[in-house]
This record gives sequence, C-alpha cells and structure tokens, in this order.
Amino acid sequence: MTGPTNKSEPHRRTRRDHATETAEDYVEAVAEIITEREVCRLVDLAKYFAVSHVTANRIVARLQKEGLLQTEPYQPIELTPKGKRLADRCRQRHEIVYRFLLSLGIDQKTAAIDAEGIEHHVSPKTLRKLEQLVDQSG
Amino acid sequence: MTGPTNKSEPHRRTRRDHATETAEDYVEAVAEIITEREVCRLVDLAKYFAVSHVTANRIVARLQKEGLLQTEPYQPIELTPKGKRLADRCRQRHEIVYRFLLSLGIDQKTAAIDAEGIEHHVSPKTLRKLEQLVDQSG
DNA sequence: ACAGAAGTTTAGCCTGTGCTACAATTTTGC
DNA sequence: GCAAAATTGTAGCACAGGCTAAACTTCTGT
Repeated sequence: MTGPTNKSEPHRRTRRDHATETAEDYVEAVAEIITEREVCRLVDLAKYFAVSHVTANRIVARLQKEGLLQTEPYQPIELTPKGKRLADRCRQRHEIVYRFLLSLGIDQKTAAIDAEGIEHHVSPKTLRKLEQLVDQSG
Repeated sequence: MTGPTNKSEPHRRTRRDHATETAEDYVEAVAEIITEREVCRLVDLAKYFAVSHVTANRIVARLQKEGLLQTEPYQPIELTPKGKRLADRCRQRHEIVYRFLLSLGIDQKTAAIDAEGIEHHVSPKTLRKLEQLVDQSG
C-alpha cells in the first residue's frame, strides 16, 4: 500500500541529516538576528532556540569549526561567507514552504510551526514544485 | 519577511520531537515488516534503517521500556497495543503526505523520500487539510 | 548430533545536544 | 573607578544514537 518504491532507500537519505538541520537552523537564526538587532550574541541564540547558553555555545563552536560561523571569545557571532550562503538558501526555502502552506489555507501560526519542521526535508525537486504552485496561486 | 508570528515559539515545538521521530519510524517499520514477513527480527530492522544491528537493538530496548515494543531475548519483535496504535496513526499520516506529494506531480521516488522526512512534522491541522486536498484531486 | 552459519547480546568507544554549577570577562550604573 | 549585572566560558554530568569487536544463543544442514 504505502510505497511502490524501494523501502530501504528513503531512510538512508532521511536518517540523520539531523546533523545538518541544526547547522541550518543556527545560520538562519544568526542571519535573522543580525538583520533585526545589528549583532548576534550568544544569549540571543539561547533565547531563540530556548536552550541554555551553554548548549548554544557548544553548537556555535562546532559550526565555527565547520566554517559556517565566526566569533572571538566574548564577541558577537557572525556568518562566514559560506554560512551566509547557506543562510540565504535556507531562508528562501523556508519562505517557499511557509507561503505554500498559507496558500493551502493553513493559518499563519500553524504554517509557521510546520514550516520549521518541514523545511529541512524538502528536496530541491519538490521545492521547485512548491514554488511554482505558490507563484500561481498568488 | 519570514514569519509574522512569534519567533521563539515555533522552535520550542520543533526542537527535538527527534526523540519521538525515532519511535515513530521504528513502530512503523516493525508493523510493515510484520505485515510482509510474518515476524520482525532485529536484522530486518537493521537492514531497513541501514544501521548496525547493535544500534537497532538499543533502540528496540528503549522502545520496549517505553511500552511500544515487546520482545524476549533472541525472540522476534512485536508491537504492544500502544505501539500498534502509534504505528497505525503513522502509517495513515505517511500515506496522506505521500499521496499529497504525488498529487502535486512529484515523481514517486522523490515523493517517497520527502514523505519520510516530512511526515513527522505535519501538524494534525495541516494533515486534515492535505487529506481534503488529496481526496478532491483524485 | 553437532559444526558452522545466522542472529543476538554485551562491552566499550565516539559525537551531538541537553543540563547545572561555577569561573571569568565585559558592560553598566552610580 | 569600581561594584554589580550581564554575558560568556569551562567542568562535568546525562541520554540518544552511531560504530566495532567479541561472546553468546539459536537455527540449519549433513
């Protein structure tokens, strides 16, 4: 009933892009916070994700090691060029998913919540389709 | 641009239902495997998720502790009533998301992959909407 | 029936993300 | 200018989920 296609294959893809999801969420958040308040501090991220500053700190450290974020001790957090590119892509994708959900008649609050969860799992192919449909519908 | 709604709230919801995602994936898999091959063994799950049998074993143990799965040492894995109910709900939700993606004109393979990732993040409200739309379109 | 194959468990390691408690630094307000 | 507040960093814990290696149990075939 469920899938006509191979069963094991989808999971290999799905299963734990979780690693990258956090990265995507954080660069997106940093970009957003910088846009809104000029600089992004650790506390801002901690509040944004409702985690302790310690957790935020460790994730920032990891993403710095991965070349997405840049910061100095006790200094604000910035995006590297690579991080900026990723953030832009994520924002666009997020935007498309969110607007698509709205176009289905989902209320704003629900659409915002669902878009957060869904965005990381939409393939480029599906994303293009959603974009088309959003453009058509308004 | 992005969200008209509160920024911190979506994340509190999104951030780590990851715990439950694994549970959902596993009960769904167990149900599917039992349907197809009568019994579900550890190796079946390990292959299904493309992880080592050791990893599968530990997750099964956790889900048994949580009352979703039932098994005895060296014996097949079964669903508890609670696990069965969860599996059924997940299968239905999965089905709806998958068929919805197909109805958008996404190819089967892509739809299968994306449905895997997306299903856990679709709220009941959005799910009902998708169901309506699938029913209408075919 | 019993050896080898298949399947399962256990031990022990790693990484990521969560926390509290406490130390250090920077900012702020008198 | 200096104490208090805010912010950031560090130490050390927990748990989930990833692994390999090795031991143990069950199944299979001759």
